[in-house]
Amino acid sequence: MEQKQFKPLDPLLHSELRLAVMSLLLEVEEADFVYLKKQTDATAGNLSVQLDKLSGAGYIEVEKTFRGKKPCTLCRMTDKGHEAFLAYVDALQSYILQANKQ
Amino acid sequence: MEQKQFKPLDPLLHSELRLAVMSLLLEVEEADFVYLKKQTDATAGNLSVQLDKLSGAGYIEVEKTFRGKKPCTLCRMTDKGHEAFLAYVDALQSYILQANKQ
DNA sequence: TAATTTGGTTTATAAAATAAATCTGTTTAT
DNA sequence: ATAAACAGATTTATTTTATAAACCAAATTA
Repeated sequence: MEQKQFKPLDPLLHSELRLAVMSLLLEVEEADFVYLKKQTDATAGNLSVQLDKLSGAGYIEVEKTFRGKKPCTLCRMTDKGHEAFLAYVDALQSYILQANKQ
Repeated sequence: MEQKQFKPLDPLLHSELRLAVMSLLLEVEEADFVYLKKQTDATAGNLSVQLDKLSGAGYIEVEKTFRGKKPCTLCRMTDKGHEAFLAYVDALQSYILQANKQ
C-alpha cells in the first residue's frame, strides 16, 4: 500500500471509535470519559481500551481526577494527535476524492 | 455509535485495502487482479481474500476469464457497491468535517 | 525436462474490536 | 448499619479481521 496513488492510513486512527473520539476532542479540546461515552454511544470497556491506545500513541493526554467524590477521567488531544489526525484526513482524500466528485 | 453525531461506518468498506479497491473500481469501471494488485501494492493472498469479501457483500462482481492462456480475474463495482461507497464517504464526513475546516 | 514465473487460493497466525465480567467506591432504600 | 443498586471505570475473554505464509496448477524459460 505504499504506492503513490493511495497514502497509508494510520491504523491507530482508522477505527470507528478512536476516530469519533479524536473528532470530538478536536471540537471541544477537553472531555471526560462520561461525555465521550455518551457522544459515541460506546460501551465503557471499549472506550477504555481505545482511550488507552490513543494515549499510548501519544495522541491524547489522560488525566485522572475527581469531580466531587466520583472519579473523572479527562482527555485532551496532544499536538502530535492533532497532526496525526490532519494527516489521516489528508490520506483519506486519496481514497475518496473521486467519490466526492460524483 | 448509532448516535446522531457520528454515522456508522460500513465495516466492509472501512478497510484500507478494500477501500483502495473500491476507489480504483470507481475510476476504471473494470479491472483485473494483476492491475489491482499493482495499484494497491497488496499481497496476492490479501487481495484475494478482500475481493472475496467485497464480492460476498455484492459490492463487486468477479468474472473469471482467460487472457490468452493465462487466467484473468476481472472485477467491477455493482450498483449496490457504488451506493455503499458513496454512503461510506458521506458517513466519513461526520468524523472529519471539523478537521477539514482547520 | 527441470526450474522459474504467473495468477491466483487456502490455511495459519497475529492483531484488533467488542462484549462480558469484574472492581472500587458512592448513593439510596430498609 | 446494612443491603441493594448505581456510577465510573478496568480487566479478561471471545469473536472478528487483517495479514502473511504456504501452497497449487498451468505456462514459460533455460
